[in-house]
Amino acid sequence: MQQELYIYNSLSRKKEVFEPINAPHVGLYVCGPTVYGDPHLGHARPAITFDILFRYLTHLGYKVRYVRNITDVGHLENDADEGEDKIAKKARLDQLEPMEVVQYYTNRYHTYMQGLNVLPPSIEPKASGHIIEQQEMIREILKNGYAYESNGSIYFDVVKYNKDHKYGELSGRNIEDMISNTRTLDGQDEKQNSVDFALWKKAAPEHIMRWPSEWSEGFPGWHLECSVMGRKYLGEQFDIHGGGMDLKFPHHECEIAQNNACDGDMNVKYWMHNNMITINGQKMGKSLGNFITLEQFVDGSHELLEQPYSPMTIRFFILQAHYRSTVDFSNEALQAAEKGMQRLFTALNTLEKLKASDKSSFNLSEIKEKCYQAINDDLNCPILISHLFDGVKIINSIKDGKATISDSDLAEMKELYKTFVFDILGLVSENNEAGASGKLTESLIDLLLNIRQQAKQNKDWATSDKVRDELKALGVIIKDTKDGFEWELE
RNA sequence: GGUCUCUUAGCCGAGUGGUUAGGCACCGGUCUGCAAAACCGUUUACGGCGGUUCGAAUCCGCCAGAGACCUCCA
Repeated sequence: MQQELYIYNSLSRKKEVFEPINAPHVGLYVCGPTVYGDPHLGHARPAITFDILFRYLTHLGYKVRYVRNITDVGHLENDADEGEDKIAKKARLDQLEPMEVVQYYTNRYHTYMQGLNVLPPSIEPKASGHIIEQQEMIREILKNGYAYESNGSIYFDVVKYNKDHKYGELSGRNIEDMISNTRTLDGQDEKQNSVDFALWKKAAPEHIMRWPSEWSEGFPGWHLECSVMGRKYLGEQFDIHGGGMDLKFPHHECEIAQNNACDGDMNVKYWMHNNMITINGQKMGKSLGNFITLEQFVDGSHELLEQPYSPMTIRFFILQAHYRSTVDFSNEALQAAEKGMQRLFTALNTLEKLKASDKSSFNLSEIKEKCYQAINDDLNCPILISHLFDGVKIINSIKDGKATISDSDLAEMKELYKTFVFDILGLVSENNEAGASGKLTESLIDLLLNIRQQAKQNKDWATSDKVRDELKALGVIIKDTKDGFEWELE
């Protein structure tokens, strides 16, 4: 099926038809985590958003090279008294090697992304592994006259750049406003203009992470790594660059400027930005006390959480909001998502057991068409999910004998749900994992429930209720049905 | 202060110039020895005030409120 995918391009502020530069190949770059802290809820949003994009493009038959970087150097910390590399600062506090910190949190990130069923990217480059390339790009920018040296550091000359190119196009800013509005920050006196930003920063004596260069012992500036790694792995022109909305300015704006200031013709065709998450209507922030790590979410240990929430609940919940809207986390909303997802999975089990009739009493191709329309409309997963729920209603009606499905439609419907629920939305049923506690356990539970069934037939309610209550206490949920029982583990 | 976005029923969250989003909760029902689960049905909307229009929750203006970025952050 030929699909026309529309995506919202932050650059044009419009939905545009997605047309790859070199079909069937698609280059996708997404800003990954800074690995100086435990993965939190905020990391889940972009990871899941672009996971959907990656999965859908792959489903459409594109050969996608998905690059998602690991930022392990180069992010200056300006709220502190001195401009110190974040990683280095944390390392000193913990008395660890910087690379030890980086490795630890990278591993943690991977673990939790796997839990969320986020596919690994094709390439996951690290900033620290591309110092040479970053220095090379600085030389190019210097050679082209868009940067200057000051006290061993190299700054990007935004004012000069703005005369030849437009600076601020992505984030809708103009340079005059910015010059009059910028506050006094660290290193300002080294800069010619307040809007200039660092390409290379000379390391202070206490700064542990440092690399030699012809300018000074130091480290690369904030924005350089993405310019460099995007170019290295996806070429001078590539299709999609994604990231959180908070990165639009200055990070992505600076990235564009760096790219344009280089030799060659650098260009990203589509810029995509996911919106942020809030918790009980508030921005998530360390200072606000509502900063929830993924570990806390899964074990329910944060004081704002009434219960643990499984990674799939988080994923499903995030997918029930459109990626360009903010999404608000609250216990009530999460519990609603948890139940809704359960209903979807129950229906998928039902679908597997349905019996076909001569013909269908509903139009399957219409549902299929609607599902594709939804995902094609800038990855509108909430609408997609609503159509899947419409199908749930039909599946249940068929089970109840109030609707019918033909043999071929049944096969197609199974395929449709497999494609959308598992392949594209990337949801996985968690009950199957729980049920994998062993064949023996399964047999034993079945045995007990068969005994209960007999007790019920003998109207021995005392025995049947005892079995039910005690199994329930052990975490086995019993569902009595018309012709017997079903059960699942909590 | 600057730039921008948002405001939808009890909660979350889509969308559209005139026709049911969806999920959860509530309520009613089916099923059941009772219950749970499951399923079916159903109620409550579009921040306020103006304007454009045959018609606006959807377009425009003003007001109020919330948020984002401008400063490390996804």
